[in-house]
Amino acid sequence: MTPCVPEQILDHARADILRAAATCFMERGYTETSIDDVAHALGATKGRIYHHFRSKADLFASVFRAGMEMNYAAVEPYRTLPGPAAVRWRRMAMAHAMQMIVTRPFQRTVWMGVEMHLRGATTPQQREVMADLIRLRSDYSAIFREVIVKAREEGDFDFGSVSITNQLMFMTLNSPIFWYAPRAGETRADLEELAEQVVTCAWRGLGGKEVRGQS
Amino acid sequence: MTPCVPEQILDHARADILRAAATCFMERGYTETSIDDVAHALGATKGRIYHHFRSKADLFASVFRAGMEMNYAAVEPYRTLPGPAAVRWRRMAMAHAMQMIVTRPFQRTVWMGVEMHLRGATTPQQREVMADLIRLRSDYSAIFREVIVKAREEGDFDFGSVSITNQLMFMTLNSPIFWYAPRAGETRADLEELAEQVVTCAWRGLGGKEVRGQS
DNA sequence: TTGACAACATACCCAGTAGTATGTTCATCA
DNA sequence: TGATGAACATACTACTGGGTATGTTGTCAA
Repeated sequence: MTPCVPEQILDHARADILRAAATCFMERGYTETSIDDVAHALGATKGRIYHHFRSKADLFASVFRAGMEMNYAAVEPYRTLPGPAAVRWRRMAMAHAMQMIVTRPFQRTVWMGVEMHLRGATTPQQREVMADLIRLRSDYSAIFREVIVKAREEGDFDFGSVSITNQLMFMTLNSPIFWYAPRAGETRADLEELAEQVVTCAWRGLGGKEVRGQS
Repeated sequence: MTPCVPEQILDHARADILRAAATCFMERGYTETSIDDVAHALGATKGRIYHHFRSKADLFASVFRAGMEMNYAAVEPYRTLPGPAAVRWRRMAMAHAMQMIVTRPFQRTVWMGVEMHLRGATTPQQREVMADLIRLRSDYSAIFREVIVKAREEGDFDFGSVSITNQLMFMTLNSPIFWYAPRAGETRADLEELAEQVVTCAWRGLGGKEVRGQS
């Protein structure tokens, strides 16, 4: 029998590191973040991190993946909602925008990952891993793309190029990762109001009809 | 008499370096770009760069400043246009969006600079210089802010929070610096059509009325 | 109680890079 | 024509940071 493998504990140990790493990556960027920085944020040393992750690139990729998986999980409940695609889109967009605010360190890391991949700033074997992650993100993007196309067919949206529109839409929905700053004593409702503004702006960009007070 | 100072030539030498640096910064990011990289892109060595710029940070700041000055110059002709603010906004937004496409390396460097400043990833004395550049950008942002507020007063725009809306608007207008990729045989008209789509999306986000075929 | 192994900490190596100190070349001017 | 300085190139230093090799400690199973 293998000597007791407390999977929960191990996952917990990894999750702690991931959170610290995500924060460091957000605050300092990838290259500017040293493994020692992440370790320091944990009150630990390099050894702890290299025990759970093979390299800095691996750590980064794990943060990326975790961020994307959280997005999938947040949107999943609304994907199969019956009714107009435009309404479905609004729920999904709202969930997405909230994700950008609540899990900001992870989402900024995802963003950095995309930028780095576009720049090809990785070694060949890392590019394979990254390509996988980028696919994960593309698939996620495709989910929204399908919905806005459907909504256009149903006459609720009105826009030109699908690919450009999808880019612009995500740009708006993702934007909180850049300008949102947590305030003391902020409630969930405050955040939802913020997200609401963002979603409304994106909705308009898609050529959605003006409506008031829809959640 | 000072020994012949051919200002044109010197500016030209600096401009060459700035262009190369902007491209390198865009393709690899700030930290990933070594001075040797920039030199190599010029078919030269470090000496050439350190002769014209005191440090890597100084080079970066110069690229940033050049980018912002180009933006000011592009928008300037439309700032004092008579007539509705909404129309004025459209011209300015169009000029801005075109700038994002045409001077992309510089604009991405500007973006990186803002991110770095928000992260505080600079030394104290560099922060002073950077603070100046950030001010330059804030002032530029304020120009647009005034126009959209005016247009709202005139009843042509309709939006909630000014600061958030301005953020979202710039997010959309700036977005080509992330996803635009030059194509072979692309004409000026092609680029303007791209910019047009971006501006229209931003226009809608601002609550502008639907109109067809305005330049 | 003892081996074995997970989960770290410590100490060290080495590649890459910002910055500098020192040539070298060539045009200009007294 | 020689001196001077701009405009670079070359050679070198010092330091940062990723990665590794090795030590240490506590825990669990036999």
